[in-house]
Amino acid sequence: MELGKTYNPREIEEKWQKFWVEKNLYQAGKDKSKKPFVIMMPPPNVTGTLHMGHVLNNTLQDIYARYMRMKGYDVLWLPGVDHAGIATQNVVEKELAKEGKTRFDLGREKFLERVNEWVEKYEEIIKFALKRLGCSCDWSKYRFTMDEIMSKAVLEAFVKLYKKGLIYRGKYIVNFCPRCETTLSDEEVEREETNGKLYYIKYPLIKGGFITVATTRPETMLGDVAVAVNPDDKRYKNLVGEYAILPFIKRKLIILEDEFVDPEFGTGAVKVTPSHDFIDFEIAKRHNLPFVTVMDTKGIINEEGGEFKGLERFEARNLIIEKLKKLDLLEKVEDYKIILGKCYRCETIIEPYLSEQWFLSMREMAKKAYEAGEKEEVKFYPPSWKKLYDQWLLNIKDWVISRQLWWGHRIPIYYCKDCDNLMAEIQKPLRCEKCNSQNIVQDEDVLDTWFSSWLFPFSTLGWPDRNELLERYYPGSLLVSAWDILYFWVARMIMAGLEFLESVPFRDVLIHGLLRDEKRRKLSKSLGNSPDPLDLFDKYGVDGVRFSILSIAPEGRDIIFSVDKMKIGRNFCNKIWNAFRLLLSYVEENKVFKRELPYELELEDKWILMKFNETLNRVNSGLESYDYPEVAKIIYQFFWLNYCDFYLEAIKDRLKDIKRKEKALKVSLIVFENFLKLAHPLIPFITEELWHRLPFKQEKESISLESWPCVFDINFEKEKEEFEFLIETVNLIRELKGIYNIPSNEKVNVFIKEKKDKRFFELLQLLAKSSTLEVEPTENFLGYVVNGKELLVTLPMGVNIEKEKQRIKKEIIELKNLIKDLERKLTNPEFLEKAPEEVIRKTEEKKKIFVEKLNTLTKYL
RNA sequence: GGGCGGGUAGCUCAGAUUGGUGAGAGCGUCGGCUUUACAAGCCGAAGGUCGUAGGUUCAAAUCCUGCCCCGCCCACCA
Repeated sequence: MELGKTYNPREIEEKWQKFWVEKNLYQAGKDKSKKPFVIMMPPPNVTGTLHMGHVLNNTLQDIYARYMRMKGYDVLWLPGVDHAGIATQNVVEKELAKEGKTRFDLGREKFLERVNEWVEKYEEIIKFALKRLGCSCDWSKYRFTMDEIMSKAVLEAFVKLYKKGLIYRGKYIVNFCPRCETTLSDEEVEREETNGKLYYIKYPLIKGGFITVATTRPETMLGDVAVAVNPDDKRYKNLVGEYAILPFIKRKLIILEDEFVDPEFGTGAVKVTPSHDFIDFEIAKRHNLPFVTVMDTKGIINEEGGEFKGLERFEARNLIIEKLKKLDLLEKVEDYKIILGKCYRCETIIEPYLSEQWFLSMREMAKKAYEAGEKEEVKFYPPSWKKLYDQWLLNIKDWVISRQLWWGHRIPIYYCKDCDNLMAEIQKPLRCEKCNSQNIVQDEDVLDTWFSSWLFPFSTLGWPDRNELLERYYPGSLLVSAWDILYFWVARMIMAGLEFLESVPFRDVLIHGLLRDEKRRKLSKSLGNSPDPLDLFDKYGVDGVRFSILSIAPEGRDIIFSVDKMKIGRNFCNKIWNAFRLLLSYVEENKVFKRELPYELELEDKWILMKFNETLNRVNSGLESYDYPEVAKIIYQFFWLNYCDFYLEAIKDRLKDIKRKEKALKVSLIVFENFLKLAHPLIPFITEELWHRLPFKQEKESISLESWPCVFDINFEKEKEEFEFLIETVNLIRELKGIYNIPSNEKVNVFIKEKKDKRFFELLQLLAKSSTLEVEPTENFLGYVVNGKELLVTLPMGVNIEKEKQRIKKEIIELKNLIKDLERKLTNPEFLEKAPEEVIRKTEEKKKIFVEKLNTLTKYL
């Protein structure tokens, strides 16, 4: 393949993506002598395609998978997809709605067939996208949360917890989504402040007069069973024990006292609706009040609602208000900010609803998970996220695990129709253990999706079977997750690990932010601000997108995303591509180099090797501390600023010289190869491609199987300094040329008052374009100080040297001020007494440098 | 109501753990380059009272306190 001027990733990506997958390159367990390293993939939902958040998440995982593999670990990165109960059921129901059908038209079995069709399609779409992203997963171990292996674990977990007494059934008030017609856990409800109204309603008293209650949801009044006031509220003392009459329904409502009521709010009197409000539910239990449910699962008023029966909840609200007005029972209406709970899957306003559900008792498990955090058995990066984790665990409530859905793991509870016996079994019992009846039915509900995902770290490995996989790869090592599922998933996985296998499922939790658009809104399909990653891959290359998103992601915080920023990575890949083209153009065909550094190295060689060592060390520590934006930055700067801008420019003369070419090529290629390895975890495709094209003998079939680079065993500290002086000198000349519009090929002569070897001047000439050494100039020159060394520069004819003198004068004034400041400091007895010796020494040195500089500038002015 | 994160150049962010280098980078802007790898490039310039008011200190972007903005999480004021 010809190397085009511009990097065209498409073909290259396809080639390697296929190669990696087909060769099963990343299958875990190939070499059991290696230490295992396990990365826990947050399984994407089967609901739709991959989005940019997944790209960031999986890129980070891939970086660690590839890095640890190169460091000699046996990496297991098991890919999975989540069945996403509510979400998937919703999308399939939406599809059905287009055909004018509901799931009830199809029936449970047919509906599930339909869902399975969807799943099969989207599973493939997701797998495809992950492969395209370059994820080095072990595809032979792919799992889906509804497949047999994982379902078995779900049932096992349920039965175990049930038999331990942690799972219980009860009639409680829960969050209910009337659109999805299912329960939601507290975590699945998103709260949002909205402009609402506070209605003041007068309830007539039996003994005459009224008591006014305030409510934001008047329709729930149909289910009122009492009115509550604070025991300390003197206003209502005389009414306690009396009765009010509920308008429309004519129910007698007792007026009672409850600590909970805040006398400051509203009228200080609260209507009590036990079936439709969390607090009222508690009050009712305390006072033994009856429960009156006035809505069905769709949010429609039922027969308890009398004349309002059949109305949708908000229609009922409006009608009730209207009628109250007519009856003169509506005292007033105020604007009021209310916090509404919404379904996290469909944004419908949730309804607190009294129903029979299955709960998992969390207290004990949460305590253990909290302790594991305290003992640092699991660590969060950045560590500030631990606070949130703690906060949730310490205030945990029991988990509603039943869902009134069809798509999911059906609850393994069986009822005997004949004797009401209840059995929790993995397989349907043939007979009732009590009455021997065969008339047995399974619970209709399914389990919360998260009840399967929380087992992911071990259910994917075949738990509850004690097998080799589980023995070897549990507990895992690293979890990379966005912060929004810290509660849903991360904390629960830790609890599950401790509960079922007595150890935390992973040591490190790397938390990253959510992607937002420039208006700080979350990227979402419905807002239309969420670009399709596959489109971006086409436009900017997979590596380009991977690299860009890493560079713009601040550690642990949300990321302001814009398509335009994808250029960062694309341009970087292009730069790498072209640097390679340059090198390769000097390599003769079929020439193979040995990976040995030449004995004699030039100044620039020594510098770039030193720079590489420095870069490697920084990349290592960046990766170890999960500072991924820093890693991207270091790699970018090394390659662009050091390797391309200076090193490659510096060896150009040698490359063109037949006699000196070989050594220059060798060093540059060796550094290039090491750079490719360093960058490979971040940008796997281009590095793989170029690595194969390097004129070295490659033992391995992929760069990803190579070992991670180690530092060159060299120490050229002096040469490094020398080269840095050279860079500064070059910068000075470039600056002068820039300011005075001196064409770059015009000569600017530099005289350095210090012996330099020949190569130094060659490089100066090369890098500053045609500036050359002369003997000490006698006229038309100015003095400068670079890195403490004195140089004389003559400017070409035609340059307004007076202007330059003005510029230098300005600098002199600045310098004088600085020196004055330093002097003040150095004559301050307190400073001399209290500041550390090192600081004083440095200050003195600095002053000395400034003074020397000042002298030089003045001397030649 | 409780808690967390943030406010540094036009924009996006480093620097803050451990106070001491003339406050940095990328993008954007402006000016100059057909320089034989790359215009997705090269060279240069301009641009900052480090949110604000105090305090501690010889010395504060950095530590402490108050305040002001912005974002988020949790919470039973109907």
